[in-house]
Amino acid sequence: MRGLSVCDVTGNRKTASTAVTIGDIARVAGVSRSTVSRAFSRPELLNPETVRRVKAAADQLGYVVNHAARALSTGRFGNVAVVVPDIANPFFPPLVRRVQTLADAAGYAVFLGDSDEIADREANLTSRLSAQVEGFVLASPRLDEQRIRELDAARPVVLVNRDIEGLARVLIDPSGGLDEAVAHLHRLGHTRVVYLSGPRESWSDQQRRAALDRAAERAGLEVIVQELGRPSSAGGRDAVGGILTSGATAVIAFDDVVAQGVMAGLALRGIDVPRDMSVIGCDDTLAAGTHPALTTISAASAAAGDAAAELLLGILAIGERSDARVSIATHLVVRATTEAAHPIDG
Amino acid sequence: MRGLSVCDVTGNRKTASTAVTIGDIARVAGVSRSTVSRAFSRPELLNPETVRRVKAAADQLGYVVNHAARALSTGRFGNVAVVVPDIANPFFPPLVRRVQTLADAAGYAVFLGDSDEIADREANLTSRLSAQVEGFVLASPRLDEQRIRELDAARPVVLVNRDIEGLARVLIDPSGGLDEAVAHLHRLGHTRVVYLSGPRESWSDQQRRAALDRAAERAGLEVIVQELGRPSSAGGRDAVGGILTSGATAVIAFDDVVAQGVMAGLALRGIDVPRDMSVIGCDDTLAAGTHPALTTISAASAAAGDAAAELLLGILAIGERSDARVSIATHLVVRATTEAAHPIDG
DNA sequence: CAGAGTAATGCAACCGCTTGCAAAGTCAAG
DNA sequence: CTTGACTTTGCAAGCGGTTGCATTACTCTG
Repeated sequence: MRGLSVCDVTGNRKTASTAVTIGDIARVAGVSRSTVSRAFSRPELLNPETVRRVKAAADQLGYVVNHAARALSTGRFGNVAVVVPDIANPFFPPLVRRVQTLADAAGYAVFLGDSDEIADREANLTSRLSAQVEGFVLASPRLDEQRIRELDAARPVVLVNRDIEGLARVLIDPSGGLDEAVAHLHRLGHTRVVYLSGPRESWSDQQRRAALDRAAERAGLEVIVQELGRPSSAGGRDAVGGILTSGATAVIAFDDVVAQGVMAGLALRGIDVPRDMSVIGCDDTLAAGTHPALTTISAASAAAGDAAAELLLGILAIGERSDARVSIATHLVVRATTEAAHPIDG
Repeated sequence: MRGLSVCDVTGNRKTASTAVTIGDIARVAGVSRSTVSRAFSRPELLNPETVRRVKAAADQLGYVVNHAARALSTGRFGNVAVVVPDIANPFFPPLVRRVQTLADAAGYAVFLGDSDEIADREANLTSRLSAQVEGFVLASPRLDEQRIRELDAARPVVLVNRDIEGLARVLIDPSGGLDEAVAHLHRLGHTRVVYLSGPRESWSDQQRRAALDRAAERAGLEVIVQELGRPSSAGGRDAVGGILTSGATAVIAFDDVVAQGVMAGLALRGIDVPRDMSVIGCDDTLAAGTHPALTTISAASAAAGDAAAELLLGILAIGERSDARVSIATHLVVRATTEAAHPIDG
């Protein structure tokens, strides 16, 4: 009687000190282990009455399948992984949440990996996980293209904010929002803006830089790029010195968190936003919560999560890779941190 | 030669279309599978030279252990799970991040479960996961005590913000912060405050309510509790009507997100914060990012994550349950949403 | 009523890895 | 030389499932 620790047949308080296996169910239902297995995976092969009896025994004992064991023989793990560079960055939680919800509905459990913005940690996570998941959602991956392709060769990968030919990906296209942002600043009389960049490995950052350059050139705006590495509030705060010496009258930050840091740094120096400096963020993750309310470029991360999850689940359902390229448009959301240009030294 | 898809012995480009197994390594290294296994798990039993040869073969082939298979024979999965009611609630990401980081450092991968504030979904997640993890961190669980105890019987559980005798738990104690908040409001002349409560199943909410009642009684403040269910910005916004009819001059919200919603709702009605209404949040998750900057009660969620991870990893390392009860103190952080009382109708 | 077809179930091998036990080899002591 | 102890390695069973194939018992034809 090992393994089953149900108190008695009438009660249903199961302590499950040792997990219930199909063997236990087989014994109780008076059938073979194969039959129990089939009752769950291919019930149409069995006598309906047998299926009923097996299932009854199963939930009497409180059985729940051991996915790890199942995976060993089927290769199907019932798990997916979502890997992000920093779960504490507000862009990612809504995305992760949608992936988790949709995956759960499709019967998958989800691993979360946080690479801390470090490519090698991302590599470790993915290789460690690839033996227990059926697929990956890599959000803003920091890995180089070759390693991502290698990973995809082993398990299907869906990228978010990274554009690699042949792989499934969902891309938030910043150009719409940046065009609007540049036009907005131009209209307000700004002529020189600094762009506070994100991590070098970030596809999003490259896109934003390029889109901004194009838009700025069209509008005759001068863009000064200031490198920032890890996108954080502190990073934004520390970048303020450079911004001020640049002589720019507006700053576009890699994301809202950085923008908020910039505003904090400006406030510390007694510089008024938006009177003395206009600030625009990206991602719209802080909603109207900043002070003053941040003008920003929307980026529906929840929608990106939905798209990524659907892509991955589709691939797993069909059993073959996809090279779909889903693009999500962005827009400028004007709030209170932008105003007519007013050079500090003027 | 199935399974190994290395291009040649000199190059190291591994395509791993099928995973490399210990059998492959055994063949290459000219030893048995047992020896390969031991080279990784108990190298001290082997001739150092053999270990070297095996490891060389292993990384030539790009081997990575299959944790699922290992788990099947050892019962050790190398996975833990962290379950939260809503990863998009800013209280949780820092916590999850710390758990993930510490777990990773200890060699564990982490599953993320999001129960969407629903007890039954939490139950599904935990039972689904219990066959592939060695332990759980349940953050602000919505499950009833019995189900949590049952889960703990199967796999060690560490609770965050839930106090169950005999289980390991880390508790953020709101009383310090609330005492200070009440004293602060009292000093400012407020006599009637509404408390916007969180989910009924939330231990944190019960604690906050009780601590607030105690503090208010001592100070002679009247507290009106307004029920709110799911803690969200929208919920806070919609609660504004009730708050206004209560005649209170200050509101303490279940968390910062709710507080932000309240402020948005008040702004919509043209009610000035803090002149006409003081607002205090909880958790300090929005930092100084709100407008005006929110007076709130700190709750270091990252610290809670550290403590929870250490507790769980300790339990797994030692192999026996703990009933440690870690308490984390809170403080009031005064910013700009509280001011002297000024009744609206006065 | 023999023979074929079908439905329901069991047997046994296998997935990748671990581990108790036994075998083989080495070496020093008796 | 034996013998015993120890080191190093292999054999084979088992973890909890799945699945191809064989088996059994019916049912249906002709």
